[in-house]
Amino acid sequence: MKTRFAPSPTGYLHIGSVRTALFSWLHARHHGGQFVLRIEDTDRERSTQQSIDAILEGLRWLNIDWDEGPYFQTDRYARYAELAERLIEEGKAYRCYCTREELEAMRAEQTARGENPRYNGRCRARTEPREGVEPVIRFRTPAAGHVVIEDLVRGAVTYDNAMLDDLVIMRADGTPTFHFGVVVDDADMAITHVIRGDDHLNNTARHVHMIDALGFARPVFAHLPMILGEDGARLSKRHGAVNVLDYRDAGYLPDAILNYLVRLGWSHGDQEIFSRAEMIALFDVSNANASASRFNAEKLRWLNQQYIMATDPAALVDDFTAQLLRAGIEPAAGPAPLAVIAAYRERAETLGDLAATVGYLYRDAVELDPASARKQLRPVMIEPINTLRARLNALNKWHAADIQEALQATADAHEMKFGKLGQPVRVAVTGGSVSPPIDVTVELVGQDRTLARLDAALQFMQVRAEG
RNA sequence: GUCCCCAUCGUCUAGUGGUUAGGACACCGCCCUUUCACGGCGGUAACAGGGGUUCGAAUCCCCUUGGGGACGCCA
Repeated sequence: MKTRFAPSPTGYLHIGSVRTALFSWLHARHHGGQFVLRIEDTDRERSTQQSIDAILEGLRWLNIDWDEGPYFQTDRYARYAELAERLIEEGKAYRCYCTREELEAMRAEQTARGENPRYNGRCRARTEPREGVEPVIRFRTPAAGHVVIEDLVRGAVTYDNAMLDDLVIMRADGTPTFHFGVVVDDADMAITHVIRGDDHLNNTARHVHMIDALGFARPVFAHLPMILGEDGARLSKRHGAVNVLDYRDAGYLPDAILNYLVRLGWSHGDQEIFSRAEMIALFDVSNANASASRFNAEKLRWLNQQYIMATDPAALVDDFTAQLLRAGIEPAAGPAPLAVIAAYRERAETLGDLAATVGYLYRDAVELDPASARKQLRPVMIEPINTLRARLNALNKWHAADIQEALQATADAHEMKFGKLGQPVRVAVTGGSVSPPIDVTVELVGQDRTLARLDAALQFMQVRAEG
């Protein structure tokens, strides 16, 4: 048992590709097989080192590990050329001297006549080279009959050979096309299960013919449905982030991403949360759904929150600290990130969101939300806040329990309900009306800043009282 | 256009001939509560349409419709 992930390095690592990689990887891991990473870089125009790096970085971040590779198709040109020559010798392939312009004109005419655009086989019987044209090599597809693909997800899919034309397997510059590279590599690398997106389902008919012609064993195929955007169109940039590293940068956890993706086209009863070990234990690609699913960012965010809550805060410190830095916050200028995570984790969907909301813990200045300030910082609070300020100022230990005591004593002294005091204090020290329990919040803000902010609030109320 | 694939709440899905069609996200209500969240309880919400097969169809078959994919010297 051996599966593979074979991305072409022509951009970032797409979230949809990650789902394909995940299913392929899980299938191998579940069956105790091998997982191969192969970079399909035969398109020299579009392949970039930067993209290769992004793919490796993404897979490593997600902890999707491979047993072999990465292999590069550009390292294997000699092998493709050798097999292409063999096919020519056996009459299973031929050199085609049609120019790009001619092919373009041919397709235009076919389309104009209402026919399907397809290669017309003009060079099939050609024996002589053509002056000034570097030939490509085309595979001679059987003209009659049909081919049946046994797919683990789709079942048996039948294609009429007459619908297939002779595809190019080697370009004029001697490099292989994708179709030939995949077939040769999957065979040479002993891939037993080809798990890929169903945009390749149609191609598989031609691949199977080549596999047969080369005398290779057919692998088991499993074509996975596409992931669509929220509007049902193919998932792309306009639907939001599709680069998996963008999710890392936004503060998503890799296991949450994997958990979300595994549930797109696969399920195990009513279970929503799957650890890696559970995924591996339960996953089999033959249980994958055949229908496409839409990417729902809301549910991903919910899952990510579940993971943040379930993860030991200590394990999130590094990532969260990086998020603080990214948000322009100096981690040393406030409470320990560990304490912040512990206090805020059940109210953060991503670590990025969390970092963006805790600026008041790390900066001296706090910006009062006008609506909250208008509602909570009214002149009647001047006396209670004054009392509280004095009590907090007197504390020589700065722990939530002591702060709580000071708050309660203040509320009692002014015969107020606790909440009537807590909310104005929250606005004074955070600037807004939302935060963890007030005693914890005040502890995290720190004594100096709390006192300064209470002073600022007092001044704010004083001005209101006078004006 | 041709070929291929797909079709259960808005979304992800369970369901494989007999269920009050279940769960999750989102949404609404209530509870918990020092705010927000978390959590708990409850609610709205689906078998695309039409024909068959069958005692009985979400489940099997056909057609229609809708969606997606492929039709390159891209992958």
